[in-house]
Amino acid sequence: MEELKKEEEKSLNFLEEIIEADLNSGKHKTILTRFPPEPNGYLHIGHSKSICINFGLAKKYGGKTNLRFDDTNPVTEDTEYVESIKQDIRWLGFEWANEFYASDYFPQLYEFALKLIRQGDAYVDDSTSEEIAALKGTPTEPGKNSPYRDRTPQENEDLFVRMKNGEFAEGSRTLRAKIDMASPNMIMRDPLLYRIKFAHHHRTGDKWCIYPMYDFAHGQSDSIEKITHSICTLEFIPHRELYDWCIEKLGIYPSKQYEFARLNINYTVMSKRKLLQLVNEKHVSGWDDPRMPTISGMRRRGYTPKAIRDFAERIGVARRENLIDIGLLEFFVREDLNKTALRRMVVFDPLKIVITNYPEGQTEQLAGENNPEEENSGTRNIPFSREIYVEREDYMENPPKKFFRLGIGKQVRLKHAYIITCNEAIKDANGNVTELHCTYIPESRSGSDTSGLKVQGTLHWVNIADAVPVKVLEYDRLFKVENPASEEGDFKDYINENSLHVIPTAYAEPAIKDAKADERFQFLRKGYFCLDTTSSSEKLVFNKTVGLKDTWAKEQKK
RNA sequence: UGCCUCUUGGUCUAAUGGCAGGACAACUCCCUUUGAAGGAGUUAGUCGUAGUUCGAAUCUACGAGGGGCAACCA
Repeated sequence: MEELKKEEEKSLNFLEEIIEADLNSGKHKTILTRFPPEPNGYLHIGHSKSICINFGLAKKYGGKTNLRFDDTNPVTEDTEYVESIKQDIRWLGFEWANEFYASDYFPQLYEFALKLIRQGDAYVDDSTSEEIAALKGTPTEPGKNSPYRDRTPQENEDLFVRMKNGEFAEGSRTLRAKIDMASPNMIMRDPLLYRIKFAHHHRTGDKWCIYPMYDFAHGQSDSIEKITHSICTLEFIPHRELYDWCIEKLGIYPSKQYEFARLNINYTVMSKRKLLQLVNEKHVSGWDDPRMPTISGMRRRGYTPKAIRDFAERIGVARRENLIDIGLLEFFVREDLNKTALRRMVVFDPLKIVITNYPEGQTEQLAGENNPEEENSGTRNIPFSREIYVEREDYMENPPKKFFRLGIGKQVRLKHAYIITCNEAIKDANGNVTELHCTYIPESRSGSDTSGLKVQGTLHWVNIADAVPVKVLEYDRLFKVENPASEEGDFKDYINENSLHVIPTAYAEPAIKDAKADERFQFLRKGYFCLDTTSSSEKLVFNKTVGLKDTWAKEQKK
């Protein structure tokens, strides 16, 4: 046992191995990571993997993590996104050491550019974007030098200063690194460092009309902050050569970049561009639509930070492409909610039961535990009387063998109440069952059952007289295929148009009236629910977070 | 017909030249006043070929397959 535990502790992911090696060799005394979102959209579950890795690693090894907004493209970025990103990170349970912005470094980055120019490592190119693309070559053919490549450092500096001063039109000139147009790595074929944009920046306003590209901002920002381990996703592997090139030419602190495989989850999409499309084209109600894989969407739906953190921990960190089953995330949501959610009974599709031997006009208060998993969670009162609702699907006229619910002559327990016997089904002119007549066993009351009866089924129910009508929103996967991004054609062709199911009126036990926005509920035999942001005291609205595991539904499919 | 990168049960992920293990899923059984939760168990894997080695998931070579790279995006 002891050995087994040791064995588990020894198992490190590749980033932990690198960090432990760096710490053991004395390369670093402590580590500093960073989470570098671009404020051009809301964070999604993929980002939460990155957040858990960056903050988690720092926490594990006694280091720190900076939050740095990668705000080098004023056209797409906005302060609204900055605020949502900060809220989401805190909600996940992490706190950053410093809040920085790449735009804080614009003056320094500008000096870095001048240094490269003076060293002969960068030049101003007057080519149009089409001309640059044409000379770039292809993955299998080398590119060709730009006709402006051999300008003198003096000429380049003069031109670059004038670019900064706004003397040239947007798009008319760029600053490029002078590396190698024949490099097998396309990124190294004289990459663009700066472009002219007369756009308003969310922080620097109109101060700058040149903006650094990602490759000339990110690594240097890491270096300025003395980030020890700069962790990013696989698509930046080819950029690492340029990352190192810039640091070397500039002679600045050598931050190191390491790459891991981004998170993919089936039946959804995981790119801000695609999520933005879903929002803009009204396929969803917004970034925080409960069907969205955004952190704000999952929060609204009722997912918990712990569930997401446990999920991130369990999926691990590696360099293999992956497509994780959404069921795994749901497992962690259930696991957390099972321990914390308050139990309530709610009937979605009511069928009236008259308990014919229960005195008319009598009501008794039964006690129901708030959470059987939590000793000190207390109880709530549940009224019981002659007329109640049960779930329509819990009655069958011709039940199959293993149907442990209601049918003529069958007995079931009403949760927290009595065992009843179903005697008669009342039908309307069309043959639809309108109500059931049952009798109860007085000595079978929950907690003081002396009937000696054993029943196989237990049903949830509500007392009709004080049932509270509530609205319930149920969600299904947003897409009909496992990996919409990899399908032929537009990913939007695969949207599941039945992903939202509205139950305008469900009937809840009276205790539901005390529901608070931050509380999580388990509606017995239904699933986990929480109040939606659109809920009001006049009309309670619940989101279904995730259903309970349903062995019966599985049995029926066979 | 370039360069980079990856390949372990259905899905993720361990193994660091020495017994292929865990989680989810699936299945069976037990338990049950939630067909939930819980408990016990079962099924199932190293992309291929050759080599190195006493011994290869791990090292080497070749091959196959997946992903990425030609935005004044990050």
